[in-house]
Formats: sequence, structure tokens, C-alpha cells
Amino acid sequence: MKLQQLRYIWEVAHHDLNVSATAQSLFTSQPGISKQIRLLEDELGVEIFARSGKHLTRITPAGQAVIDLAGQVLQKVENIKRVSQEFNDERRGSLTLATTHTQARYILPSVIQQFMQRYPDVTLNLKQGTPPQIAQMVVDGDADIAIATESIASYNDLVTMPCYSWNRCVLVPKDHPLASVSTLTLEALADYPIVTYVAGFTGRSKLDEAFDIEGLTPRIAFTAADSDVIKTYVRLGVGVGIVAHMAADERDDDLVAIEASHLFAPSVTRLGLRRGTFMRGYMYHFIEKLAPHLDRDKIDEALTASNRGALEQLFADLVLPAR
Amino acid sequence: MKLQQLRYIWEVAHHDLNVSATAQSLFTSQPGISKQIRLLEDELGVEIFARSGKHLTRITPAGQAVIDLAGQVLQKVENIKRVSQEFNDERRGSLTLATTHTQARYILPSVIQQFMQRYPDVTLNLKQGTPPQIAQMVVDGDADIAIATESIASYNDLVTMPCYSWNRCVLVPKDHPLASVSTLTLEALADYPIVTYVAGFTGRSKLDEAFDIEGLTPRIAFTAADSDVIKTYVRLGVGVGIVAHMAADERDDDLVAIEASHLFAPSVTRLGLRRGTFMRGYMYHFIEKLAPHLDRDKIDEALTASNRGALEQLFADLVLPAR
DNA sequence: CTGACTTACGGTTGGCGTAAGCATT
DNA sequence: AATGCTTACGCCAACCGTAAGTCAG
Repeated sequence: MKLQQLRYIWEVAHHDLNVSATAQSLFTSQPGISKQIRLLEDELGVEIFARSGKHLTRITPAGQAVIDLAGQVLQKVENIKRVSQEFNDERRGSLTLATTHTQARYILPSVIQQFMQRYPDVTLNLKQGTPPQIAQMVVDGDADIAIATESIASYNDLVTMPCYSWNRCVLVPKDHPLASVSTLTLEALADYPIVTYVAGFTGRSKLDEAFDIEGLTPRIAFTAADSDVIKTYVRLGVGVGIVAHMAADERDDDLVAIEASHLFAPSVTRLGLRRGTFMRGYMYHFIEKLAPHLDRDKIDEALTASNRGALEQLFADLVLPAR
Repeated sequence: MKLQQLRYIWEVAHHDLNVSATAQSLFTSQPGISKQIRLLEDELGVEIFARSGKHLTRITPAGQAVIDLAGQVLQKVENIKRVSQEFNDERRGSLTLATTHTQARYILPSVIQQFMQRYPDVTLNLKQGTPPQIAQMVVDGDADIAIATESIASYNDLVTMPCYSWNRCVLVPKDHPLASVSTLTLEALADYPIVTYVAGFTGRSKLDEAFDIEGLTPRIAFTAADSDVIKTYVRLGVGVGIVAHMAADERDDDLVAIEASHLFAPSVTRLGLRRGTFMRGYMYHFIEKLAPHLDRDKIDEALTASNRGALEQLFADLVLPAR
């Protein structure tokens, strides 16, 4: 059994059982992978992939078990490399963040700036995607830290921690009727077409809930994944924007931002780490910059918590910073 | 990085940093191992072993971390092999037990007999040793199941479960004064030289405690690791034997066995499994034959319990069978 | 007929064993 | 002086890439 063989079966399983595509992504030849898979199957005495003729069609039950374990082996091997790097030079390395537009655009810049000052030799990568994509990146080891607001807490291989809570504000052009109301109500909002996030992004679910509870059905005129796009369409007069509070900055002086925290339940942005991963020193520091209550001890506790119950217990009596 | 390299550093670390001895035990050449270690160190960029001249003197901190992870990798690789075997032929395989003389001689025979009938194609290995040796065998992956009474519950990499409780009886020659007393007392026992187990074996600690609580200091005339040896010396008239109840069988008709359960606190024999190990189907069956309350579900729960507290909770309200 | 895996084959890498060299205890 | 690690060297296995073959959709 060779590490490469384990790598090959794992990658093939994560490339829709397409060996050719896998070979391309690994910069090697397709016959090489096929052969190594065969050799591994011979050695273990089990078929890992079921074949119909010359096509891999599905993963056998035994194969699934083997592939899962192979993934764990590869993660530990990755950890060995990281540990070595940490002992080698604690200031050098790479950090890959997977996050949504809102975080990347409005929260992370200041954190990243501080981080880069302290760790100039750490290569930073920022990957964007939908929350499920983000979570998957971290689960697959393609990113170190997931940062998102929705739905990343439901992955089993992910350890998630609350970072901060936030709420929304309403954005309208200066001449809009709502620009002059004293206190905003959901009823007043429901009178206008609304421009906000698509489902699954940046706390959209909490927004729908609020209207639902009041028995109101707002007319969602336009949705986007991205606060900047939302602002653009608000400027076009498409509707009233509802965005995360941190997305309204002072440079938008042609728009009026109206506080709306009293209308919606706060959302919580969480970060997610891959269970069982080795954390470089600078990763701890990055997280602490992002969420000061998450110090090294707290993170280690969370990473070693066995089940979701124990994890929630850890953060039960925590007052989150608000953004 | 190659699996063999990880195997090599792990083995060297477990052979007192003696590369030559490691090479012998792995049936390979010493220069080969040295070279692979060097290559791994070069690739990782850290020294795993500290050298004074041409001798390996100790493990560096980085090396310790790497070796620990290497051990975990090797265990998972072992699990891959086992999983494959299980899917390949669930009736074939091997089972290695590590236990003490008392278990091997008086408890296991009937269990093993049943097991061999059901799984004729499973190769059984029985390793004997002191409780710490037994525990170490399982921790190192040299045995599958540890069965012992003393001190195996304190290893972190070991998941232990209670099997049964037992107590002691006193063995004397037929013409001994104690042979005719109606009910035995500790005071009466303390009047005679005693032959029993050496410290660390077969519940010896509970025996000492009982005398201690009463303020008595028995004269321990002779100790052995082995009930049969103890019986032999009782026959020679060296003293009064105190042995596990199950060690007194009907074939010892030249000795008198006197019940002594009322004098000592019961001991509990536990089994230990390596944390994170993959369990073959027949292993579950073996354990259930040994301790019927440990069915597959219970064992799986115990194996996934994160800490010792959760483990103890699992068996908190359990009435153990007595032997 | 195209996409995709398998088989065949040759080159190069690299792991392993033997033998000699040298440092530590 | 003996034990034990390193260096040097040669052999053989095995991995990899190219090219041809074959099967499924």
C-alpha cells in the first residue's frame, strides 16, 4: 500500500469517478492512476470501484469504507507536513480562507491587514463561494477556515464556532419616502419592493422569518449574493435594499442607511474548521483577530469536543460582539 | 513522504532509537532505514532524531509530534487492511489477545473454545505478560484485546470496559487448621504466612487494602504471578494461598478451598481496546462471549466515547456478572 | 464516433542490500 | 575494541509516460 494509491482513490472518488479528469488535476497520466488503483485493489483483495465494462460506475461499500479511511490518512499526512512547517519556521506558510462576499468585502479587510503585517511571510488565499461550497472546501482540505453566516454548522466534519452577531439596515436613495420616517416598521417596509440577498446567503433566512412572523409577505423584487450588487440596484430605483449592517459604509453617501436591528433577529457569523486538522500558530492568531473571544485554548477545546452538544455547551454563555 | 518512512521512524522510536535492532525486527537492512529517515527529515525540513556524532540520542520535539502523527497514520492504514479483510471474508483473519496467566488459564479456555468452533478460520494468538505489558501491546497494535484486572484503565490510548467481577478464596492443605473453621476472618488469616499474587497482578491491590483497613499486617511468605505456582507452594506447606475464586477448580482435590468473598472487596476484570481501531466482526463476537453485556452497540459507544468520564457513565448502572 | 479505461512497452527513478568508513561508548 | 551510524555503489523493482487497443454510450 502506498500513499499515492490512497491519494488516487480519494481524488477519483472526488472527481465523479472520472479517472482522466483526476489525472489532469493531479498533473499525471491517466493509465498511471488506473494501474495504481488496480494494484491497490489487488493488494487489499476488494473492489473499490464498480465497473461496467471500462467505465467506473460507482463506489462499492467496501470502497466507501476504504476511501473514508484513506481521506483520514491523507489528512494526517497533511498534518505531519504542517507540524514540520510549524517547527521549521513558524512565520512562514499559507492560509486559505473560504468565505462569502459580505465577509470578504466588509469584515475581513481590516483583519487581513493586521494579519499580513504580523505575518508578512504567510501566503494568504481567499476563496469565495456559497456557504455550502465554502463548507465543502474546508471539509475537503482545500481551505483552512470557513467563514459564513448560513448553514455551515450542519456539516459533521466541520467544527464551527460563533464569531460575532450582526443585524441589518435598510438602504434607500435620498429622495425615497422611507428616508424620512422616524422609526421603521416591517409593515412600512412591506409596502415597497425589496432588494436583498439570495436564499442561503448572509442571513437571508432570518429576514424571511421576521416578515413571516408578522404575517407579512414582502415583495422581493431582486436578489443577489453580493451587497455591492444590491446597492447598485437600489441606486437604480429597483427597490428598498436590506443589507447587513456592516455593508453600509460612509462612502455610500448617495444612499440613506436606516437602522433596522429592531425588526429582525440577529444573525451569527460562524467560522468552521476541519475536524482533526493541525492548526498552525498563525491560524490561531488570525481567528483571534477576527473574534477576540476565540483564543487558542477555546479553539482547542472546540476542536476536541466530540459531538455538537458539547460544542454548543462551550459557547452557551457567551455574549458575542456585535458588528 | 512514503508510508515506509513513517513506519521506519515509528519503529525506531519504539526500539530505543536503535536503528540496527529496528532493521533486524523489520527484516531489512540498517542503511536502508537510515537513508529513508534522512530523506524524510530533508523533505519535512526538520530533524526528527537528535544525533550526537553517528548515534541517535533522543527525539526532538518536532520529531515527537511527527512520530505521534505517524503512529496514527499507521493505525489508519492498518484499519484499511482490516476493513478490506472484513469485506473480503468475514470469517477469516486473526485475533491476538494479551492477557495474564489467570485469565488465560481459568477464564478464556471456554470462551476460546466456543470462539474457535464458530470461527475456525480465525488464527488465535495469545500473548501473556504483566498488566502494563499487556496494555502496551494493545497500544502499540501488537495485540487486539487486552484482558486484565489491574491498572489497564489508566492508559489514554486504551478504551477499557468492565467484563466481570470476582473475589477470592483461600486454599489450604486438607490437614491445615484453617480447613475446619466455619467462617473465615482476616484476623485468622493474618496468623499464617500467605502465598498470593505479586503486586500488580490479578487484583493484588484489593487484597492489601483489605488487611490495611483492618490494621493488620499479614506476613506475605511468597508471591507469584501465576495461580498454579501459588497452588504448588501451598501444597509444599509454604503458607496459606489466597487466589482468585475462578482459580480453584475441582481437580485440586488435595486442597481445601474456603470462600473468602466476605473478606475482600471484589475486583473487576476489564478488557482494553486501542482507541480508533477498526473492529472485525468476530472481535465483537469474542467479546460478547467473554462478557455478554458488551454487545456490539455497547462496544461501539465505548469506542467513540471521547473522554474517560463519558466512558464511565456508559457502565455506571451496570451489574457485572460475577465469576 | 467519441470519450474513457485498459494493456503494452520502454525509460528513469528510487528503494534496498552489500561493503567499506568512521564516530561514540 | 566493539557497537552502530553513514557513505558509496550496484542491482532490481516499480512508477510513470507514451502509444495502441477496446469497450460503452
